[in-house]
Amino acid sequence: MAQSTAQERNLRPSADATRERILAAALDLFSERSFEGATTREIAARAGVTQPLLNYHFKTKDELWRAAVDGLFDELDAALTARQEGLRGVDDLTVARLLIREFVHFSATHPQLHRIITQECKNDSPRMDWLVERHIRRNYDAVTAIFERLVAAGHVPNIPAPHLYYILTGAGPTMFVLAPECRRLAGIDPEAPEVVDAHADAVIELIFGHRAEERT
Amino acid sequence: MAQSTAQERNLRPSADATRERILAAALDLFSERSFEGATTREIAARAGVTQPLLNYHFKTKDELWRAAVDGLFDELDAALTARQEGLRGVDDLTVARLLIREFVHFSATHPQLHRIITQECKNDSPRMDWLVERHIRRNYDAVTAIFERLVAAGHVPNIPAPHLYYILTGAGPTMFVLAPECRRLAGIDPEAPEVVDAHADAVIELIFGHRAEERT
DNA sequence: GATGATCCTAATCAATTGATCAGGAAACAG
DNA sequence: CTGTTTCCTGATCAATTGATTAGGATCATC
Repeated sequence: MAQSTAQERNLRPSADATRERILAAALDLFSERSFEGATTREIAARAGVTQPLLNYHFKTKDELWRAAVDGLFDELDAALTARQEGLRGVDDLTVARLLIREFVHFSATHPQLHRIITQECKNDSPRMDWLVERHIRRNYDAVTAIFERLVAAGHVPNIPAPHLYYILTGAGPTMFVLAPECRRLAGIDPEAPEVVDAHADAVIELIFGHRAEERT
Repeated sequence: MAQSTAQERNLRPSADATRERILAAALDLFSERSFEGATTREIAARAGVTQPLLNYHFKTKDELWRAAVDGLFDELDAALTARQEGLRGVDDLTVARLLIREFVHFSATHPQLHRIITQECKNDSPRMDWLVERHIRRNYDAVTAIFERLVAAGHVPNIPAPHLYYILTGAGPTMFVLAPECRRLAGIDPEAPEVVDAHADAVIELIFGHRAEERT
């Protein structure tokens, strides 16, 4: 006979659902307020639970931070991997343009990603060590390898890959990371799909220029 | 008869010298650790004084933050104003290239600037309100006006000025803001003058491309 | 010489923080 | 029906934080 889960039967609250609500609240507050600026009381309130429950699900505040960041990078990896898989057989230049578009879109829908990165990687600390070795290095290696091939093929100006990496890492996400400032200064909503598309267009235009179009 | 100051006569410590040491320590720690992450005890220790002295010179932690940030923007304004004054009569394109170079260099020698901006402008708060209205808006207006003229003259691709502003604000400083990460990932020192020059070259190359050179 | 001002530290405080503990409610297993 | 497990909250704790207070040392002024 088919058996439904406790959650499906609308019985005792599922730990999984509560954990996910806590992780989502944690990610938002850690990225907006910093690790120290986000208190466990505020995270609990945002998740709709009491403060000691955080310690029930995650041993320490630091462990909660790591779990929240793991989930975020898992999502990024899944998005880029899926995109890249779907582009097998496509030429390097087109792939790169589309991956950058995907990256800008992911940055727009997940501004927490670069908020966390810029927050944790500005000074040496255990959290930066963990973040770089567990998540960032893999992306850095992949992105610089792609840029090296593009430079060699003449698709991108002769700029060292590390510089291209940091130019992209800055140019792509900053408008979305600073969305509150952008709304206030420019009076535009960085979350609007047409704004995100325009930004992806602009970043791609500046990195690749009209080179592919010149070839046509 | 010429009278020397107490400080010149090496007598009682000058309040000004102590204030400057406190401001420098505050700027470094606020930008590296966030407002909440930087404790008044750590700032005092870095400045070589005791914690209550911060309250003697600055009424509150928030007032100390504002004074530290004021000093930083004063320095930026002075640098850009002096540079711009020296370029009167030079054509728009050359001025823009040189101002961007100056901006990248300032970002390299003052990574605190964009650490503070990215930290405070990711969510609405009184500190962001103050920062935007007192300092950032003036720069935003000036930079977007320059970009609008450059686009109209065909020197820069037809990209809306707000997008160009955030692309520049991201591409220029990020390598220096994330200097500890960059050392660890890329094995290069973002503070090295040749690295700073290469980065300025790269940013200028991507924004302006070979357009000016094509005209020659 | 007395008094006031300046620059500073040690001690202290109230409030807040992250974590722990006791225990309740409800579902599950036998 | 009883005991166990799970998920959770209220109360509490030690440590930390930003700010306040008392007072010392030294210089300036009268």
